[in-house]
Amino acid sequence: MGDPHKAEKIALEALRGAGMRVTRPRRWIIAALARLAIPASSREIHDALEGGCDPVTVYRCLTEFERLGLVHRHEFGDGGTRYQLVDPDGGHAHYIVCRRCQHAERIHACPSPELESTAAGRGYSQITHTLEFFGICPECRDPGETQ
Amino acid sequence: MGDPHKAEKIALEALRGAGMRVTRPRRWIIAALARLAIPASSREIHDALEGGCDPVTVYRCLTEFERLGLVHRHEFGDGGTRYQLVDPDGGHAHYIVCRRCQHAERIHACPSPELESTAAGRGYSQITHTLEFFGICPECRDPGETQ
DNA sequence: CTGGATGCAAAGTTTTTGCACTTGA
DNA sequence: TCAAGTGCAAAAACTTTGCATCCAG
Repeated sequence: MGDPHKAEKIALEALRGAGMRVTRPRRWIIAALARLAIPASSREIHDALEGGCDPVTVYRCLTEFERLGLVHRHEFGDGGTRYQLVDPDGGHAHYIVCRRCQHAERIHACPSPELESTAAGRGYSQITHTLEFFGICPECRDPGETQ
Repeated sequence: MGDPHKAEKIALEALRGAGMRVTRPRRWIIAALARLAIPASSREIHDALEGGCDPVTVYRCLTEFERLGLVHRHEFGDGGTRYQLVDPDGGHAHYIVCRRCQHAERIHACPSPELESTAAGRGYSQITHTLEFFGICPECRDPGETQ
C-alpha cells in the first residue's frame, strides 16, 4: 500500500479542489484514517481522533468523503460499515476478515477485469465491485478444530 | 438457479436434521425466502410471510439459518443486511446491485478458485468470500448522464 | 463577512435482549 | 410432557435530521 502520509496529503488537496473547507474535524478524520490504514468503523475513527469532535460530524464527513471518492466503504458481514482512505497509488484493496475477531488483513487478489465487463454487459454504468474473504484466523481457531 | 421448491424442501430437512423444530414461523420464512429468490432484508421477508409472526422471530430465525448454512448473508453497500436461501445445487450467487434503486440482479461471474487459495495461504480456515458489483441500472440512469 | 460546517438534541432505523407463555416433537 | 421457540416490551446500537452557532476562506 502507498505511503499513508501521502494518502493524507492527497485527500486534503482533493477537499480543497472540490471547494470544500478544510476544517479541524476533517483534518483529524483524514489523519485518523491514514493512521489506521485499515477499514474502520465510524466509532473506531471517532475514538482515534487527535482532537474531540461530535460523532455526528464523523458520519457527515465520511459520507461526504465517500461521495468525493476519498474513502471506500466496506461491509464485513457483521452488519457494520467501515471506511478506509483510498490508496492514491490506484490499487484497490480487498481483505480477508476473521469471522470471530473481525480482524481485517489486506490481501493481494483482485478478480480479473473480465469480471467487470461481464457486469457491464447488462447495461449498468459506473460499475464498481467489492470482494472480501472471510475465514477463521490462526489466532481464533480452536485447537483441534476441524479445518 | 435450482428449483426454489427444492431449496425449500432441503432447508426444512436440514432443520430437522439439526434437531431444530419446524415451527410455523420457520416454515413461512423459508417459504418466503424460496419465493423471493433474491437477497431480501429482514423487513422484506417479514412482509412476504404467508402468516403473521413477530419481526423479532424473523431476526432470530435468520440468524439460526445462517449459522446452519441454510441462508447466505449479503450486504449491498447501503448498510442493510439481506438474506437468501442457499442454492442446493451448490453454485453460489453474486449480484450486480443498482446504487440508486437497490435492485439486485444475479450475475454469472465468480472469481477463479485461485483467489480463495491466495486467502488460504495466510493460515485462515473455513474461507468464504463475497463478491458484489454495483452500478447504475439502465432504468435509473439519467438521460444524458455521463457514462 | 458569510455560507459551509459543526455541535447538540432529537428522532428514525435496525437489531438485540429478557422473560413469560406457547407449542411441536 | 416440557424444553425449544415465540410474542411482547424494552433497550441497545447505529445513523440521520433540524436548527442555532461557529469559523475557514
